[in-house]
Amino acid sequence: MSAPTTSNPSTPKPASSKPGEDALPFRYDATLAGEIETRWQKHWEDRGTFTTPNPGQPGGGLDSSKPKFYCLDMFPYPSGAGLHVGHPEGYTASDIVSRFMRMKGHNVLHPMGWDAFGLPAEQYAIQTGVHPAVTTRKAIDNFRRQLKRFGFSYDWSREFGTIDPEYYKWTQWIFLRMYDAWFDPQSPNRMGGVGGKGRARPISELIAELESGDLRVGLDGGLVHVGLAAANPILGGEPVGTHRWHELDTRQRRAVIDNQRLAYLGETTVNWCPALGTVLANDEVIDGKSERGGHPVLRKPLKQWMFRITAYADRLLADLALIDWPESTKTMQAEWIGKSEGAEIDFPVAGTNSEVLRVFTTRPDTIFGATYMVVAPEHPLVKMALGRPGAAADSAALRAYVEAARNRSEVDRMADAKDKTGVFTGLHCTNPATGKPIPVWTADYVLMGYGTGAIMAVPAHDERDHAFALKFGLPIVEVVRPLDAGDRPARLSGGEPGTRDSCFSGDGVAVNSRGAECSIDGLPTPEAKIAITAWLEKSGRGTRKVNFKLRDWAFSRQRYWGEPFPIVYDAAGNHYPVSPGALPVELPSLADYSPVESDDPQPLLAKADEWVNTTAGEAGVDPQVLPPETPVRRETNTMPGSAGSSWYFLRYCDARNNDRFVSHEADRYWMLSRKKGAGDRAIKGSGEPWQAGIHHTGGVDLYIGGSEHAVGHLLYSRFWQKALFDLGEVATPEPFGRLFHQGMITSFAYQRPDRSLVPCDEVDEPREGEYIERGKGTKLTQIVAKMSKSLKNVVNPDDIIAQFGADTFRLYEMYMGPLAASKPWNTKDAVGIYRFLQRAWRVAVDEQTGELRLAASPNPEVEKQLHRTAHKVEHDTPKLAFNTAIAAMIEFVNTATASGGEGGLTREQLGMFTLVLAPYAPHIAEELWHKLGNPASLAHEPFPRADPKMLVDDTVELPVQVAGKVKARINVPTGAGKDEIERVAMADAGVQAAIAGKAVQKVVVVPGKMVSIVTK
RNA sequence: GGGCCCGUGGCGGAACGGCAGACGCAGCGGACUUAAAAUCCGCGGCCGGUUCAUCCCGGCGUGUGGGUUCAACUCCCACCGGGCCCA
Repeated sequence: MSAPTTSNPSTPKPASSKPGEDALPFRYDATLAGEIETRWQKHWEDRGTFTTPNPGQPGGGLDSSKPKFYCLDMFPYPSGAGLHVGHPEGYTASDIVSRFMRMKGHNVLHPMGWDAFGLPAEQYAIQTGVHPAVTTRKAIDNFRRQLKRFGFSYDWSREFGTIDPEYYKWTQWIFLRMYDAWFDPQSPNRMGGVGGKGRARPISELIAELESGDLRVGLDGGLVHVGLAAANPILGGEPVGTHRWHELDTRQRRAVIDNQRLAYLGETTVNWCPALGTVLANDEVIDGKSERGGHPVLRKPLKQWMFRITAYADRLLADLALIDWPESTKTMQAEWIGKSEGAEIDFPVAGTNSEVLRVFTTRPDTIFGATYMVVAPEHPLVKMALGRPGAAADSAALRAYVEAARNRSEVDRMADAKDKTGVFTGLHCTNPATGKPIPVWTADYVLMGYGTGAIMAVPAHDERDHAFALKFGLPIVEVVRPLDAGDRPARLSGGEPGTRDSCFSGDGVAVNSRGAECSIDGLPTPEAKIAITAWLEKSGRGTRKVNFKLRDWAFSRQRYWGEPFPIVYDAAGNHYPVSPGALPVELPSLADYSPVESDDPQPLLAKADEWVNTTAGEAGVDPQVLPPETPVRRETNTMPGSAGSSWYFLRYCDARNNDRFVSHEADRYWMLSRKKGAGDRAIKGSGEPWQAGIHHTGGVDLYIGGSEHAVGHLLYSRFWQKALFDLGEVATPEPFGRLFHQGMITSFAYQRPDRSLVPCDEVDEPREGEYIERGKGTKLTQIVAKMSKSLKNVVNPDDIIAQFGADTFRLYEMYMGPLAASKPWNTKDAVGIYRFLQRAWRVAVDEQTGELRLAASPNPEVEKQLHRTAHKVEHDTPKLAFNTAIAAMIEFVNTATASGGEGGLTREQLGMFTLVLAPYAPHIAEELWHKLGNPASLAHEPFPRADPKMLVDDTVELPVQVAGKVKARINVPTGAGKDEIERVAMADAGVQAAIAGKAVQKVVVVPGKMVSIVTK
């Protein structure tokens, strides 16, 4: 264990380590740090220091008297480029907390694995023919190697990747569970209170209810609850126009059931790029062309697997109140769910028997101002209009408009909202409130996917309707008057004299709202809404309706590198599940991965002919469901990346289980915890079921990851968790109890005066703080930007570790600032931490001999600060306030260094400090702990308790303010009362001088803080 | 356009009603050294006064302008600038 005399050329050394330093063979430099670190990493791995047993595991090992702590990092996608410095930020934070909680006596679950299906490996396969699994395994190996070099205390025995068949077997199993479930909006769930109604139930129970007659089938194929229909006075106690289950044939029954599944086959519109042979995401399409290559993109309808996440909209919204997440993220989810309350209203279509145009509006109170209707170009009414053009309609223009709108994405259509386009359909509706006919237009700013795909336009009180009415000369009628407007009618534009440019969309008082059947004139907006909705419901023209912006989750991808669906189709196109016992359905190999050019969307897997065309028996379909010899076609879509990442946190609890996706016992132990004050802290793997009020809603105790997953991953995981909870598969209704987003690690970049950016390696710094472009002499401004290849400001963690060691890296990244803040990486700042660790080492170890150097007796000043440091670190660590905890440790080492002599610390003091430092810089801490003569790792040593007596001084210095300015400082005994403090303050010479000649009006004494003297 | 978050030395940041700038980087001075590196000690918001220098004294300072308070970086209102999300 001596420093090499020549430096390894492949290992950059810090400027401090130059040849000739072998005079100090035990100096803490990058080489020694690296040696210590890799040695301890091997020690932990060999001894299984961080392998955490499960309750009831053969061989035991889990001390079930301890409370549990589940500390999770967001699932990384192992890219070929390896880690960048952003990854270890969150991982270091979670590692510090994990190590800390272990020392605080918890059983800690701290796992790591790989979100490994995805496009990059597939793209690489298309170019090179290398199987994506090969590329992905290589990337995983590299990621694992890099992560291990940081000394993170993961339980690697629980590692898995989403691409492992043993894992995706269960991803497919969960899909089947959802396929075999429906959402019963009437059934109470286990939450109680708000969101206490509605839950997933097995399809078998749906069939039972249909057979019993409790549920019937409505005209639209939906379910009608007999009990509820009876309560509806309009229907008069007998559900009208419904079918009983036994009246339906097999085909109809299948349609009813398939229409209720949580995982169902639905038709959605996709961006199909024929030239690339692939479906593109919305952000990959720019102006109707593919982002890559600029090929034309068509909007095509496609049958895809969908998840009925919308059924859970209310619960996903309500339960946000029960979890400890950043408010900003909760807000984003709430907005994404987008609950709005209003009414659905039927407008009779003129010239038809009973056709109605159904609209959703949040402002039913403005119905008297609805002067025209707008439907989405895809709306069925448009098709009808094209079938029988009215006198006023130009059907050629209508046809052209619909055709043009079809190939525009929703994003485009919403973005162009300012420049309104539209065409009159030739149809009219009757406004049910006024009884007057109003024209029906079509415009692409109305989306088929939202509400009913149709709106009643109220141009006086909606900005977009107003703009549309102005452009096309449609009438504008004021029906809501602002409260401060008095009796004056608003001056409205659209042909009226006294044009004004804006409309009023706020709450006010209803005006001009008097009809034959109903009048709401004079009612304030909230009451007007209630009154008009009551009238609509009573007259059968509409219903109160809650609408959500949230869409069902499209789950099919036309790619190769994803989980295959456990689904086959018969010749008639009916779908059947592969039986759970036949899972996993493994991905077949392809001869080549290049997509087929085609005008019709065609998943890549369709190329695997032999795999696709098989028999029910071969595919593993239950013979009771389909005879084994039946020819079937496998589903050729694959699951999206979000499939594997929506439940991985459950698998970690029991990663090697071959019988279940997670055992009930392991799930209950790691995911279920009692609230404070609800009895026993420890859950001993008992059969205790989750109960609102007693248990925490969420399972993972601390989840750290970036805010970019605020809606996607975090919402999908919550949905799966809730569905599995309803079905009795998991113990908790929420997956993540406490969530924390680390900030982004940015980097400095350099900008020309015209704001264009210059790569970092083309910048010179002739003087401190002055930057010029090399060769050109252009003056540059230093800015902070995301790390990116093009700016050449990417920092590779491997390089930093080679230069300083992993402990320095960990500490520096935590010391940069608050974990939640984004902050710029600055390698030259890292030497501060490097020097701190060197001082800490030097205060304890003789750099010449490697022996401990210890003080014989404690220095009182050092002893006091040691306890204060332990106290500070103990309190800052759970708050993730690592930067201040580290600052306290630096201060302590500085004090110990300054106390000088032969070793600044006694054996006991060094032991205590070593344990305080351990969660942050575990390698150097283990080495010191070992040198102190401890045979075992410190990973499970108790975290030091600060002596409370050491945290208070005998006397405190208090500032004394006169007229708001500090004029003196006084020393008083720590426990001194207000009177005593005031006496001492007033007796102080400096205070007397400051108040001389002034009248003292008031003296404010805050014991322990300060004294404030108010003068006149 | 709406919502949320953030503006503190040359830089990263600390304090979050109670002595603004902890700690670190960069900088300056000193010790050690033939010298340098490393290390150790000290200085360190800005302006001014005083002094060989230290000490000391005065004024101004947390994006801008108001307000609440004995006391505001911290709480409230408006504005300016930056970021994120939704339109």
